[in-house]
Amino acid sequence: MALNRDDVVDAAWHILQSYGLGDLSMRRLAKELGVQPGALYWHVANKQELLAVLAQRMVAPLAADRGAHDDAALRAARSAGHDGAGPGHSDDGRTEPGHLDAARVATEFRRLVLAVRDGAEVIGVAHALDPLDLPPVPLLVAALSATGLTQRAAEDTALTLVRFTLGSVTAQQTREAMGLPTTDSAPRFEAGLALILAREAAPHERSDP
Amino acid sequence: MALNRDDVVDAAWHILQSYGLGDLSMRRLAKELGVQPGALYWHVANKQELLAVLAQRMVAPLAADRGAHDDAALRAARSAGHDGAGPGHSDDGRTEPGHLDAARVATEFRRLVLAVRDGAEVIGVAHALDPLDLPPVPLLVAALSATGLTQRAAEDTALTLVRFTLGSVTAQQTREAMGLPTTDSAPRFEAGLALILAREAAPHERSDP
DNA sequence: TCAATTATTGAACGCCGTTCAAGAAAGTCA
DNA sequence: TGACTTTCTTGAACGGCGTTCAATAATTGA
Repeated sequence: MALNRDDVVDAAWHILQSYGLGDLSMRRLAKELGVQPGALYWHVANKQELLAVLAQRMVAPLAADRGAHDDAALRAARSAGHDGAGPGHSDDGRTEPGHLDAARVATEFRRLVLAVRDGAEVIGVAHALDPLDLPPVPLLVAALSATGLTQRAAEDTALTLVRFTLGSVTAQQTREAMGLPTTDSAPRFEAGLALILAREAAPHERSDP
Repeated sequence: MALNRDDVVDAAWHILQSYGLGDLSMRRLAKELGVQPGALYWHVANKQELLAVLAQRMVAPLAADRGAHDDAALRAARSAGHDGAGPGHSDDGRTEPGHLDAARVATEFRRLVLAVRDGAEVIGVAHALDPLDLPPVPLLVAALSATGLTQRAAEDTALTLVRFTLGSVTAQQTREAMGLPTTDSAPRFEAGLALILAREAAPHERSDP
């Protein structure tokens, strides 16, 4: 009943999630769909384009979308109850409800990328192509600008956050791909966040290492 | 006259430098050496090991080596005259001669990785395998400890620096590999450095042992 | 000189992304 | 219904890849 571009992307997404980038080959994807490899090229220009679509899908929950669906990940990034041990961003009254907190956005970004095998590698390419437009950068810039930073400073901080996060997740996923144990990753990530966002944090010094 | 492990590594290094990771295949390497592909496996266990050696070679100038050769890159990382517009680390008298400045080490690290095509990708794997021991981490930890940070805080800061740097260089080299122009990369890197090292620059905020 | 060690070959295995002529299905309109 | 067009799929090939391994060559040491 005729393959569809979405079928291809969905199957690719499934392979990526379940088996990682190493197993996501056009041939394997074709097999999964019960089709010859060549058929895929009717729906998708090449593998790179396919990966770009997957990257988008991965961070879609953090897109600063004009159409306001109220999806779970964005909600998690907003200033509702903060369940995880946050990087020094306890509610001190300065954060109004609905406000997007940079630390929370970065944490949510990390969570999304970490949830997909080799996610950092996939996102990395997309980020390189368009550093300032790929989610979560616009969201971060907005959040940081709202704290009084200039546009340039907000961009610098947002890019620093994203690149640090990608660097961290890449390291962790590389280890995971080799079957090595992961130690300490969340606290080290939060420590990095705290360093980068020290300026945004409350003037009274927080209680971190 | 019988190939040698160093010949293999040298040739691989040359291909990496000149043509990038995409062109560094065992077959191509064999051709360069006038030998059949299988021959390489006498000198090197597999491609991964070869890349690990290349990674080491890349950052060797920043190894915190016991044997004190006085190589150029390490000298550049020491507190001699600072030609580039440094990220908020002007000499304020607090840095004694011979002292290793974290910002300078990070800048030198970036320079070394950036100088090799796809260097970030190669180093990334090595860093993932052994986050705290790969140069320049020990050097950074030493430099940061010397400013009064606890071991843990020094490690956190060093890892943040390294991961941010790898994230930045990865983004830039990914663009370069696609033939896209690179804009702004040095200033954005220095801005990130400044954010991460803000604490070192402002000693009054430092309240730990 | 002859055996042991060291190094290389040649061929194969099973993958990979991508292209393209030829053909099959599905849709359109008379 | 049939004819015609557009949409999609096949099958086969091209040129690559990392890696293995028996057989063989070159070198070394006694």
